[in-house]
Amino acid sequence: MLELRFIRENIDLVKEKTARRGMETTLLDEFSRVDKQRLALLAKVEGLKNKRNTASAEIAVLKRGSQSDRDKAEPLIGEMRETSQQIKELDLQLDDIQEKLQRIVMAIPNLCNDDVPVGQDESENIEVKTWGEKPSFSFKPKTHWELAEEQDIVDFETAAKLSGARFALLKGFASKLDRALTNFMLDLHTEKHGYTEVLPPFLVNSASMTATGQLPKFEEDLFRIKDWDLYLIPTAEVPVTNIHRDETLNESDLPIKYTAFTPCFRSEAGSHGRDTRGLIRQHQFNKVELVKFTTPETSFDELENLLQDAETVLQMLNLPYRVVTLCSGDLGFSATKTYDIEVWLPGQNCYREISSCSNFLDFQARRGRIRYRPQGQKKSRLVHTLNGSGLAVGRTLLAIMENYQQEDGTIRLPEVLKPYFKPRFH
RNA sequence: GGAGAGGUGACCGAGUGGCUUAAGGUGCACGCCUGGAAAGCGUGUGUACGAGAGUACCGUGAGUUCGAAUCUCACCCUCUCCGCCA
Repeated sequence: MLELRFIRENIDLVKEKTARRGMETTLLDEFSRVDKQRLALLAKVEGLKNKRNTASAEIAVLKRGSQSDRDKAEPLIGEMRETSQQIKELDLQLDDIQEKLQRIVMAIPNLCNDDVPVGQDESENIEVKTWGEKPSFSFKPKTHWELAEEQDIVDFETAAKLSGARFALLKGFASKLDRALTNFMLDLHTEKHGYTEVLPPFLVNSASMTATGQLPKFEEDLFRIKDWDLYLIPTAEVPVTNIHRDETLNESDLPIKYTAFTPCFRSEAGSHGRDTRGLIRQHQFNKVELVKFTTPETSFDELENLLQDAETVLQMLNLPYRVVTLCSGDLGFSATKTYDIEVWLPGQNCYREISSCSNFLDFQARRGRIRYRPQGQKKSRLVHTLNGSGLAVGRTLLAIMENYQQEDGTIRLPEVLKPYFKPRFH
């Protein structure tokens, strides 16, 4: 959420930046109209409340006085009875307008950073670096779903029986590899990169979903629990960022860095027919997430570090990848800048997203009231929040399958995973 | 699910209708003291909206009242005991 006053005073800038994302700006014209209404009504109600408060104090004094003073209070009380009634009616109108304004402000995306390339969709993302050498094969490399079937390590049909399309049942090698990858990533981030490991709830309430920006605009992307104010998390970003909702942190504690393993649940509404084969796009997948709380001064440096922490996982697994900066049209609603890491998939002969690292500035912090107190100052400020995948475990798994495949269809184990894997057991 | 206790500022904690403008403490900031620090002493310290005057905020929402942290109702959460349960 952007600051109300900021939008008011920089309406043209907000419009221009919203347009850069390829979004409609009629919402911002409506903002100006409703905002003016609200301020006018607010002035009116507050005037009446001031009158009531002043009179209440007078009544209090009179009531403590002589009999004649007490009598004098009566007409004043009568007058206030009417004033109170007016206040009640105007407050109702104000609630209505405020709700309207809230809906508008919650639907305005974050401002994209000035170094974000302008573009319409993912085809205009800018490659900033590549790493590693694409493996060469003496045979035609297979897709991971071909390998999965041959080796009998992922069973999509049974998963469809259990749950439906876009679910997978990992078996033997694949399920053990998933678990090994998770442990490897968590150990790396906690032992080498200084993150604190947390294991959060996988169901969160609407207040949490609102703070990080999934609600109210993107409800159709979420799975909701019937008759409960609970949603399945689409990413650990939601519970982990909300750890400090409604809190004031000490500057000396920043940056705060968490890493969390969770399953992620996404409805994938609007992506019918896309990536229907294999493990790429599932309703449920595992992910190790990185989340940071920083001061405003350091958030962009911390974004670079976060990206580096995620890249390290791929480097240690020796998986080739590239990093792209998302263009304005492909940028998420709450983010000001995002790097995607895309891993090389030889079976499909393309790069696919395996991590997304974003700086949200104070956009989420304002929604969630996450502040910190600067050293030596009495006024608190909003923190900046960042997060990134470190990494999406399911996609790492399929990347290993495709990159480490051998001619006979078996899959070699990356060196760094050996301590995490006991291959003699199925 | 049943019974009970509770939810107040960054934190702890007092407060049962109007001098509450939320006591007191901790923490934090500034000053005094000190060679420097600690301790001690003094002063100051919430958030949001608003140009400002001001208004709102004591778990959430409704209600009673001229006036609610305080009274009423509903709900949420935490703790203790009982029941059930991995």
